Amino acid sequence: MRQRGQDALRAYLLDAASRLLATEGPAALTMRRIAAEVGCSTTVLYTLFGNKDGVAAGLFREGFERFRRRLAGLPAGDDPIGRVRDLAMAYRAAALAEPQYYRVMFLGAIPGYAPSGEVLAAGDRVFDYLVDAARACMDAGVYRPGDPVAVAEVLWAAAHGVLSLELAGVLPPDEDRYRAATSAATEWFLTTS
Amino acid sequence: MRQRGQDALRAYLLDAASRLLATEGPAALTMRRIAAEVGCSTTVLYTLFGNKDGVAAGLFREGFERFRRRLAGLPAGDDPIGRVRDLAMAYRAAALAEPQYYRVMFLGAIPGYAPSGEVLAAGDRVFDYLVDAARACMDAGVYRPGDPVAVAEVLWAAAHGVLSLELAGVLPPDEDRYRAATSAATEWFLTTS
DNA sequence: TTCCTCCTGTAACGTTGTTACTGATGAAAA
DNA sequence: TTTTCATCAGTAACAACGTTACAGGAGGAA
Repeated sequence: MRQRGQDALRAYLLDAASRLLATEGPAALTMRRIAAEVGCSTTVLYTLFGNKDGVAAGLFREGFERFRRRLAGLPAGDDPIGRVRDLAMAYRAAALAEPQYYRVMFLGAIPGYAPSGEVLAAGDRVFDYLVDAARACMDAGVYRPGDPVAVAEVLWAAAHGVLSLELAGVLPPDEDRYRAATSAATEWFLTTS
Repeated sequence: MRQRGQDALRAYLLDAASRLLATEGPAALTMRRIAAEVGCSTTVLYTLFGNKDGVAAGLFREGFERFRRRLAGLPAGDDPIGRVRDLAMAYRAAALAEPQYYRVMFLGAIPGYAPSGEVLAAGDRVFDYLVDAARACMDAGVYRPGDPVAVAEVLWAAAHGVLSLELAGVLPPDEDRYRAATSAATEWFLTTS
């Protein structure tokens, strides 16, 4: 009973933090600010999340879950290489749809917060979509045999590299550049026909 | 005369900040900490650099200069595509040699600091090495005709994507992965022979 | 109704970036 | 050489941050 109320309150606070993150960016994510957003004291945050890292971990999990849902919504066709391409484009769409979450998860936007191994494991579930797609390409003989995890890492790095520079403001957004970078990685592992 | 002393002091302070950055990471880059490192008050930092962003900008410029020197030290052979590969490997070596600087410049390691356009222009001088190499490949007919800047951006994103994930601790360092990612990008623009 | 446990708000501590004020220092003028 | 004056460094403070000790209150259990 007590637990139910705690869980609801925790979700409510995380939602406020999430809204704050989306509207004002990571800089507004202060304990006092989140507490003020829902009209309570900071003590509540500390009893429910331990410390700021706990709040950050909650946002991490939420971000990964949103990311995962977007990737899971992709229709799974019968073309293995097409699925890799679809995943790559969905990755970009997901990142641009909620850039603040992407910043938190992959650009270290919350100062001083380093996700624990347990939190990072939640990200692996998202990463697995890519690994499975790479493995399917190998099984179909489209990709050279090898470690699908290693392939997925290269694909991921290509996508993240472009998005990272774009979200950091170093490069202006350009879908063609993203397509070139991910295509290069996607086709690198093709069996030389 | 007064100016000379100021410049020397500014370099001295930046050197202390740089040492602090290398040994204890960006979290130790506090105005009080830098001042204590050289045994002066924080006021000196504010008269010389304006505010913390000024110190960060100084470190930015220093980091770019070190980066540039490493890339400039590469022997320029007569093989244009070989030079692109060499630049890619030198980029990794430079990033791993001074990871804290790479974090500051490309991973936003100093909380709240966003480099101004003028500071980013210093980075363009480093980026130009890559653009020139891409243009040389086009001129030699090794690369398809096109915008060498766009090509360089893709190459850069590939390199940065891997290094970014490695330095963030998301992926363990692996030179083969880096080589695969950059090779994929490097060969993507080859003329289809 | 009483009691006990858990939780919340207040207020504080230490640290951060930043700045107003005061005193010293060093170059320029007499 | 002496005086004047502008400029700069140190002290101490401000607001905001993460965090926590303490006291009071609310809620279920007996």
